[in-house]
Amino acid sequence: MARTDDRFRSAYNTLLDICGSMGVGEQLPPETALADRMEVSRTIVRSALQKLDTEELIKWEGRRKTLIRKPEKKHRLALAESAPSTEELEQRFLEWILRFDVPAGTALNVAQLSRQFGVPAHSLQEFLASLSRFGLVERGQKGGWTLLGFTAEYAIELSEFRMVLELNAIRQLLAQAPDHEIWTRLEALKSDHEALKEDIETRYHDFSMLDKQFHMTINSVVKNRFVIEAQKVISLIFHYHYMWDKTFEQQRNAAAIDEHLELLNALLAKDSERSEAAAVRHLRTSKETLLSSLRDHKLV
Amino acid sequence: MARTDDRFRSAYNTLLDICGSMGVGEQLPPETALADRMEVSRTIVRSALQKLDTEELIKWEGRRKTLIRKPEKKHRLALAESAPSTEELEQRFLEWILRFDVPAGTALNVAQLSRQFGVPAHSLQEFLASLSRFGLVERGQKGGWTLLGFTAEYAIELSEFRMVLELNAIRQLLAQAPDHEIWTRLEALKSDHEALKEDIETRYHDFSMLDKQFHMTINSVVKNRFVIEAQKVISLIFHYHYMWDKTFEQQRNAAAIDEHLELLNALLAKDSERSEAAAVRHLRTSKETLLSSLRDHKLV
DNA sequence: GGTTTTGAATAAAATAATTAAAAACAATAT
DNA sequence: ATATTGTTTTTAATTATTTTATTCAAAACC
Repeated sequence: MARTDDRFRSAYNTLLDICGSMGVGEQLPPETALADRMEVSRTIVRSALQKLDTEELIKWEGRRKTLIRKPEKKHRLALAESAPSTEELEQRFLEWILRFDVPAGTALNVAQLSRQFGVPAHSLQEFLASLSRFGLVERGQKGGWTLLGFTAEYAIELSEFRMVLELNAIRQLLAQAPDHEIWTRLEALKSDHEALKEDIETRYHDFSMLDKQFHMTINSVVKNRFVIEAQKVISLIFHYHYMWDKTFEQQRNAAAIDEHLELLNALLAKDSERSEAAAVRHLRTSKETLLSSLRDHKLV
Repeated sequence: MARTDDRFRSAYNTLLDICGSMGVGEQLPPETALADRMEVSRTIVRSALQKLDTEELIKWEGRRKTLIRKPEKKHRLALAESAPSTEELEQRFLEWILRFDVPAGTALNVAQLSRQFGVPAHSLQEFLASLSRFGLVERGQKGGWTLLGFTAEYAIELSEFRMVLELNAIRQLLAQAPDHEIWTRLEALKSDHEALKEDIETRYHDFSMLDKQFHMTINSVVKNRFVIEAQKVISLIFHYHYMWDKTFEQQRNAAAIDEHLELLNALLAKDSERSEAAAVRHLRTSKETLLSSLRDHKLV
């Protein structure tokens, strides 16, 4: 067999639904209409009609497609569950690298990984190709793929890149008009932080989510596809590290909240110098946390 | 047939060379040594030896591989010319988009493009996947690929991204020690610019190369894989536009040289404010040039 | 006669199958 | 005991095959 007929199967099922909503003896719409409605090509419509004909649910003669009897549950075709999306794959892949501390230089086995992640080898290949743009993997000379990161150097460079992008975001943010929605969002973030600070001893786990939201909000003012794409990976990696680095989590998060609040206050006061200083301070802490979590993990 | 035996063929030819440098009756080195020397696996060495044996160039019994007679020209295997590298493919692809002004939203046909560029469909697929990270192409819902850029919006965002990265580079550059090699390189660039300015009326075509060198030098102080990767695409796109936008080329280049010199002088004077201002001015001009060339081209 | 619909042929994309190459392992000769 | 070879297993690149999409001409309907 070559490609799957998932598309045909799901189309056939929706065609059964269409038949079900019609009366016996009625005519089915033309092929083109069905194709448009079901968002598939006419080829699929035709093969589905053929099957309906052989199942004796319709009588198909030329352009006359008459419903003979209503379809029942048994007529439906079973669907294979769809493979994870690219984003899911990305998450799973990065989680695998970070969680199992896969060392730099590891040869990646497309066949095995595709089984592991439950995606066609094809998709994984494409995914690795796209990751190669972030310097996380590389094509080997003798074929195959090699994992380059995740090293301390990678983390440093990622942090620096993050700093460049985020300082730019802050400069752009401060240039927004006073009636821009960003200001109300920052106010909301501020109260969220203050609330969490109150209950830090019990709810310190919630910080991870808040941190992600915080950085996303700040970066949301930058409407640039390159920056957005880069931020996606940055956030993913930093986020995952937060997830499983549990050393001094409470103190670390308490300190981070203060740093966030400092930046939020500076931003709301529209004090650009203080904002930049606060951002630099926080991003440096973040980088150190990332690095130390890497070191700790390497010792395990 | 499955994969090509190019690897075998070229290995066989180098093995012929090795035999040619030996005397008749001598023993060939062990398989592992040959494999190391030729940078292929032992499997290939063994199949090459097998062929040498059947061609009666060597006598192969156990670990005794005796050269019977010297190989001649007729024994060499013809090599298929190798497919273009990823970088070449990237260049050709971008050139194709920019040169033929392929509109945004065009469905890309992998089969046809792979023929056009003389690469396996497979490689093209991978290449498109990697380009998707730069938002230039996208996977279609019904399969296949769609070209998203190259629109004016894309150009604007690319220019802005470039501005962010290049201003960062300038800040880093100014922080370098006085004995860093960058300063002598800047001095050299300055005289190159002055020389070209003298002969601008005859040599204005040479500016394109000098521009590329100029931006590469400035960015070379940033040792960050993400920045480097991004710069590669940026430089490629800007460079190609320079290549075929011939309107007012001479005046434009003359003006750009002055902007470059202004920045170079500010940098060499280690005047950060003047440097940033000069950089912003030049990058804005660059952006306008890119945009106007896009507009002009659209009218053709 | 013109429009809509269908039939059939062609092209392309996704996946399986196939083959080349690499690596791992076991056996043998030095 | 070590170096080298023979054999087997795995992996990756490419072709082949099947499903799906598209195109174009013929036929049916108004």
